[in-house]
Amino acid sequence: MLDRELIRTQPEAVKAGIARKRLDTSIVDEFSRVDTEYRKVRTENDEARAESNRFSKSIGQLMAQGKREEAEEAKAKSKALKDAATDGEERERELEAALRRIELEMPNLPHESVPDGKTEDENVVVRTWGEQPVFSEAPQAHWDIAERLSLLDLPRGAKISGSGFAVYTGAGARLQRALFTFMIDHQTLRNGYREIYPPYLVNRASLVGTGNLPKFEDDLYKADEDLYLIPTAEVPLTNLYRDEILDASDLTIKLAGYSGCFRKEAGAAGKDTRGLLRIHQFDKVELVKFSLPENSYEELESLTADAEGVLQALGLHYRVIEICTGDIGAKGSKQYDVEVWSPGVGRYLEISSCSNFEAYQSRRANIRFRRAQGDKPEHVHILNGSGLATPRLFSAILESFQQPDGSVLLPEALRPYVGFERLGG
RNA sequence: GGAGAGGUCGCAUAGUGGUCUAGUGCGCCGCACUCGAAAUGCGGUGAGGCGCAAGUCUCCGAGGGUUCGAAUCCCUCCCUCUCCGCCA
Repeated sequence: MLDRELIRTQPEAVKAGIARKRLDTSIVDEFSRVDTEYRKVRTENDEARAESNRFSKSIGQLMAQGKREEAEEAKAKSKALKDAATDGEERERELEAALRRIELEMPNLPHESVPDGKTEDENVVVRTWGEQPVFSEAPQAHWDIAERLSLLDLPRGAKISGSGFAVYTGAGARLQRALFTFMIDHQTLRNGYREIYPPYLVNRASLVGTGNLPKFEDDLYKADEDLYLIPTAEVPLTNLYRDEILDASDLTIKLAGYSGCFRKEAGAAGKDTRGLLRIHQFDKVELVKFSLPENSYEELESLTADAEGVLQALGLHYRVIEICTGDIGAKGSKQYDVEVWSPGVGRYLEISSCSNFEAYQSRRANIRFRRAQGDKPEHVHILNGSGLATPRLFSAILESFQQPDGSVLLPEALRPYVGFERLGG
């Protein structure tokens, strides 16, 4: 959600921002139309209510003074006003709901520093770390390595759940479990995040708060009337402080949570279907920050660095790209993706997406802070990023550290967690 | 799942149809007293909307209803606590 005052006073600037994202700007005009009407009706109704309240209050006093006749008169007047106001109130509720719908649909604006561009082709590589490992023979893809070493059982995953569900087996399961324990330790012990273990099912209000609803209903698994499986721990972590006013001295709040993640991937059917490239259930350590507005861009840089730190600790080559305005999506103000090199697949794969949402989510979720006693509450800036997602980390490790003898030599940092140094061989 | 109790302004409580524009205590802020502090006294102290402002409207878990008027009465739902049943 954007600041209503901003849309009212600078509609052209809002349109310009939406246009940079290559999204439909007509929603701004729609907002103005409904907002103007809403304020008019609201003011009329407020005045009618005020008048009716005045009569109502006088009734009590007149009764106390024993002026029964005058009281009856006031009663009749008040009722007439009330009846007249009923239509207006219905109209008010309709307009309020319409305004809310528009606000929830209106995209966030890109930060001025975000490079302009139409599609992902215009994203900008801002840095790379490490180098592509060199192999004497063509490196195998992780699905081949995993099958050869019995680390994954994809056919049985398809049998028990359907395509896109992975079963990790034996040493593969052990590695998988080691990965998220290692990452949680890294983010909490080294980078100072507070560990959170969240529920996997959340209510609708939480998904509206982060911006997954109403727009992305199709990608969510729904478990019950008002209960959805989380597509990422971002949802429960961000909503931890929904409808709360935080103390400025507690900011920046840094949370790290491990969770399973569930996504229908409705729009991506048939894409990246092999191995662990795109699956319906995966595991991830998510980082969420609640920041003072003036610090949020600094916090985005360090958040991205915290995500990168995991790859550095494991010695995996990666690059960081800055997402251009046309590819950034509706929610973000600025976004970096961290892409790990997957030598077997032969591509850089997104393993973390770090975003600053500014106040877009905090307005939806009503998360505010107070600078000092007596000050008006302001909306916090909220940021998040994966730190990191395990399937692509799992696959990058297999592919990057495969040995000529067919085994996989695990990075030093991981060995205490896994309990052995080599897969296979 | 069943039975009972309960959800009020940061916390604790009062309020069972009409000065409730929600009282009181604690906490917090300001002022006074003081060399300073404590104690004490006085005043203030929620959020949101509309409005240039004066002001006004909404919010007592959520939503609906009765009434001229609801924290208060009725209905539905949510949550918390106690007991029972079931259960990892």
